[in-house]
Amino acid sequence: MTTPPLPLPCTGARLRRLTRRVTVFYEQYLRSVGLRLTQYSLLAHLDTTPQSLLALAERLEMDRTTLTRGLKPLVAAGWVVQHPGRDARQRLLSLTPDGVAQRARARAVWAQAQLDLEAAMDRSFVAQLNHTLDEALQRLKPALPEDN
Amino acid sequence: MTTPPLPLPCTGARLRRLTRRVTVFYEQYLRSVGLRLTQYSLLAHLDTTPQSLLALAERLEMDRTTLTRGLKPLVAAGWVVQHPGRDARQRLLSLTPDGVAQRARARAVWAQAQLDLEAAMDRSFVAQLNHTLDEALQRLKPALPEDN
DNA sequence: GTCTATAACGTGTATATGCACCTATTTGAT
DNA sequence: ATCAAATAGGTGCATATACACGTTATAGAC
Repeated sequence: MTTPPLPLPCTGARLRRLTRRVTVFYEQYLRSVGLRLTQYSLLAHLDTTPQSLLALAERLEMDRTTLTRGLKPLVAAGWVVQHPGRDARQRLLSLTPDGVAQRARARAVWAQAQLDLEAAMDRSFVAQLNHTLDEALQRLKPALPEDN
Repeated sequence: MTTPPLPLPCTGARLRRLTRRVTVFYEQYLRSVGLRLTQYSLLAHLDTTPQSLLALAERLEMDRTTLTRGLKPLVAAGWVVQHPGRDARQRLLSLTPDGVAQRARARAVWAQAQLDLEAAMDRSFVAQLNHTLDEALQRLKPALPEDN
């Protein structure tokens, strides 16, 4: 009774579909530390060294405003703090000691998820997938709107 | 003391990152017909022949509840209608005449976006990317929770 | 030193996503 | 025919995502 998924000519739909499923896969693991995949990604890119919102957004290639909201649960959990910088417009972000501990816990769980993903999909295939995704992003960049 | 936050070899983060950017690319075009990429995908998978929510969810490999909400704007716009089926539990979905017309308009715009994407990233590379994404999904499926 | 253009953020709005939980209907065993 | 199990679907909740618009503060021109 299950209709096989249609072969999509749309690269965007393909990406969204795979991303949905892969996210579900990782989050099966990350649930044990109370994190979503994006939240883990934020923690992994934060440190005790303060860093501005915009700088973080650029490193993650995420929209600034997505970050503003995505950080809220992490701040509420006491893992991240925001302080004003010399430039009073900036909100410098850094990990608290609890945040460092949570990042360490999360890293271990993430590592197991990544290992299991590579076991399920074949290690060399995942390496090739990673490379293809990076290459795609590089090729796409010139066609994207300037992120001002 | 603190580990420098280097980009991690996380396949999930890579996928989410590329998906974000590719979605932005497509939606630059789809804005002209008032559609998001996911909404276009829904329209493209609907027809005048009625189809149950669950059947559509399986074809798109989307969560059932995501679809419930994603269809609302399309229904509100008068492009999609829901009728009860012989099985009174089902909500059969089909396109209205306006929906068929909108789908046609959207297809033309999408096709231009896809062409431009292939021009920007190289046609053969996009073909390889599409294949890799499909292959990844196939390999991942056995490791995913049963979608009951 | 003032004034304005720019830069760094936040908020409002609309959709996207999936899990937990709930309701209504149908099926299947007795 | 009856009732429990299974099925189709919805709702509450918590993020994820990005664009338009507004606010505050710094920087550059004069």
